[in-house]
Amino acid sequence: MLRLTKRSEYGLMALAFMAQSGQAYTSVREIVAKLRIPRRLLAEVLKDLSFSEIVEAVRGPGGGYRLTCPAEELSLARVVEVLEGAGTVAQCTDGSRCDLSPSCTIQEGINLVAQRVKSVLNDFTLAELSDCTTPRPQPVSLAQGLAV
Amino acid sequence: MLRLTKRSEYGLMALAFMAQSGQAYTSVREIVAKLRIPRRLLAEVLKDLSFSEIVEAVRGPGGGYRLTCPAEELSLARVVEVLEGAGTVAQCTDGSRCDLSPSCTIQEGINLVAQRVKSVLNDFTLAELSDCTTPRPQPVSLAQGLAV
DNA sequence: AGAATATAGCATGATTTTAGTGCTCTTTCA
DNA sequence: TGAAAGAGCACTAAAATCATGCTATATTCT
Repeated sequence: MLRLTKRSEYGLMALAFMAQSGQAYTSVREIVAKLRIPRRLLAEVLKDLSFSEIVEAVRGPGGGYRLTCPAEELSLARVVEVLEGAGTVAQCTDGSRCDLSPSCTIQEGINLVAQRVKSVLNDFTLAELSDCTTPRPQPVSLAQGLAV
Repeated sequence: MLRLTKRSEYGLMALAFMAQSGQAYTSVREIVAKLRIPRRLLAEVLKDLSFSEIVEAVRGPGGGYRLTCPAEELSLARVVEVLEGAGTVAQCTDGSRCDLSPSCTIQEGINLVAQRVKSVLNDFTLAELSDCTTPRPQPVSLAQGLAV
């Protein structure tokens, strides 16, 4: 339906939260407490993000997750691709071929649309995503150099 | 999953097909014969498009559907909105408010993304969609003035 | 008037995706 | 060694999506 899944939404929310926590490790518990999203689901999402090295995990007391790169360098496209796979707009845009390929007259067009949508996601960074909204609760080191 | 539904896909395919048929009315039967998509589903989609006055219907022999406006003036955004409702990217972008609104820190950001995605769809016309792909089977009156 | 073509309307079933959850294991730090 | 925190594992429930059959109504042509 041209919508992100909850996985992506939760993932992005969590990442935005982590972006504000700077270098510190943030536990699932903390995130859940603040954001009020299902814990187990978030845990799964973060595990996937960890596997894809978008975040890094540390176990044990004081552990949790944190970003592996500055929020300015993490595109939504990357996050979304990890959390819901390649191929936006239509399935056939993920490289696989369409079942009705021979009769489909709009394949190329759709691919072009998909490309543009993807570039929207590519140009949008996590920094921008969290910047848009947050009342900037505490000075965040990573967001230092940004225009106000 | 940031994907269009089959309804949208089928709808766009059918519209592209109609765009090539110019002023003539095209029946569901014809479209199905060429495009090999489920008839009943297509019929429903076209009915919706007819209700929204994107196409006009004529019953009886020689009847069918045809575009109510030139393909150059029909944006994908309009079609998609009719076929799968407003609010791309996330549900909360359709004007309704989010369940986790207070805790959601990325609302504004997501809305911005949605806006950009929507403008991609807005800028993409049916004419472009079918132009990208089709080997231009027959000269279509509506497509006359376009660059080659 | 009647036959043929075509859309309109209606309800339902099957499949797929998505969302959500419980419990145990392993790692790490104090 | 105990508490904190992620890792792994399998399943259930709900929602969205896809698909389909049949009948009714409108229109055109003969």
